[in-house]
Amino acid sequence: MFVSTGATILHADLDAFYASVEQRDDAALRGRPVIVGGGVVLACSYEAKRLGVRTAMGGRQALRLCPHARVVPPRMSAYSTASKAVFEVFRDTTPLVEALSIDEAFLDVGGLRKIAGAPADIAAKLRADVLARVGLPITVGVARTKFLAKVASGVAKPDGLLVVEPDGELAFLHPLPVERLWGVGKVTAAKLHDAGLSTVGEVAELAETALVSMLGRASGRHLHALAHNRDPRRVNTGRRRRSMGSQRALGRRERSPDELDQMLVSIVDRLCRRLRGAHRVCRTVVLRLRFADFSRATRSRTMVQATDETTAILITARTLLRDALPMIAERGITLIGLSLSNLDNDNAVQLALPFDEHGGPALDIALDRLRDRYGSKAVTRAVLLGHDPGISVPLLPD
DNA sequence: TCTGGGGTCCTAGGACCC
DNA sequence: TCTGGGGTCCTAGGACCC
Repeated sequence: MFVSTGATILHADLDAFYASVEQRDDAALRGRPVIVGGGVVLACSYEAKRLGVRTAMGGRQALRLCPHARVVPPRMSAYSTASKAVFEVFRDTTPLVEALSIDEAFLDVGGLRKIAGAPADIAAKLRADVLARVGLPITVGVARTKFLAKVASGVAKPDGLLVVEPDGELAFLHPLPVERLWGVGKVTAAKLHDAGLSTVGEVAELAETALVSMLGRASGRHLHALAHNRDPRRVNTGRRRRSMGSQRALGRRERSPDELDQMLVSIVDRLCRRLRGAHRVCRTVVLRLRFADFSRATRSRTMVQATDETTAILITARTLLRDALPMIAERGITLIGLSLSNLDNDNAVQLALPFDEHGGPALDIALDRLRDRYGSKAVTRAVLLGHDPGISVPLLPD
């Protein structure tokens, strides 16, 4: 079997995605600082970034830094259409595409050398194709691992291409500031700085146990592995969303329980439509709240049965809101949101795993029972719940 | 400076079960 | 009657990402 060992993973990341779509669709915005969003910056063009504007920054502050910026309201459906077109280019490049968000993905091009050329050539063509077919600039990082490909695209932005060859990985990685590492945000970076660590190379000199005691088990191990450039994760094409949510910022005005209930009804309605549209059901309903002092709280409830019905989910959501009313009265609500999790397919059937004659789990017996009951064609996928939740067993059609 | 909307994953305690 | 060890699920909070 052929095992590819070179730099064969692409991380493709659209540049300033929302702002680029706006500039593509309106010639008057090209070459100018563009801010998408109003009260808060959702995205900004590189012309605005150069002046210090950042995503999630308050709108007023952004305009102070960049008074000549053009501010445009977001057009979500345009971004969604553009995203779909870009992902089509991805899938025309290789079937091994893992979506990370609306504007970035991993592509494994390891098996394509004979028919499509070296990864660097494939990456260059991908950038040209996205520009020609969708009219958007995209940056591509190429490396042996997902993590390094992602770091490479971050370094190469905007409108760039960077290949990290296998023999140059640590030389590339170790001089970088820790903030470049995927998963290191404000809090983790501050902890590392307090310990006198500012580059990836310095983190790599620490023992794993030291990082674990500094950052916790998972983060410590994760960071230790990344600093040593260990990342065995494959490009995973079968990822499915695990939750679905919707929220609304409210400003600082006081809200009556009736007003909040009306908002909840509309959020539940919107969310349940999306849920059914995706052919999913949920079992857990999470109410998200934010208060005047910007603190947050969540209240959740898991239902006995998974459902996609608006009435059932609304009853649960209302119970959560009712129980939270005293807290809301006390702290002043500024955001209300709902998240549906514990998602499953709307045609999923659960059955307890039977045992074989040795007392071991018998997946084959379970499948026979499912096929007996629903017909062999109807059973297309088995998911083991419990010990290893989410492990998916693809079934051969018979 | 006064902060949107959509997600993922991890931790930790308690209930519960064998 | 009192006890241990191992495991899952639920809830709440928090860091992080785009």
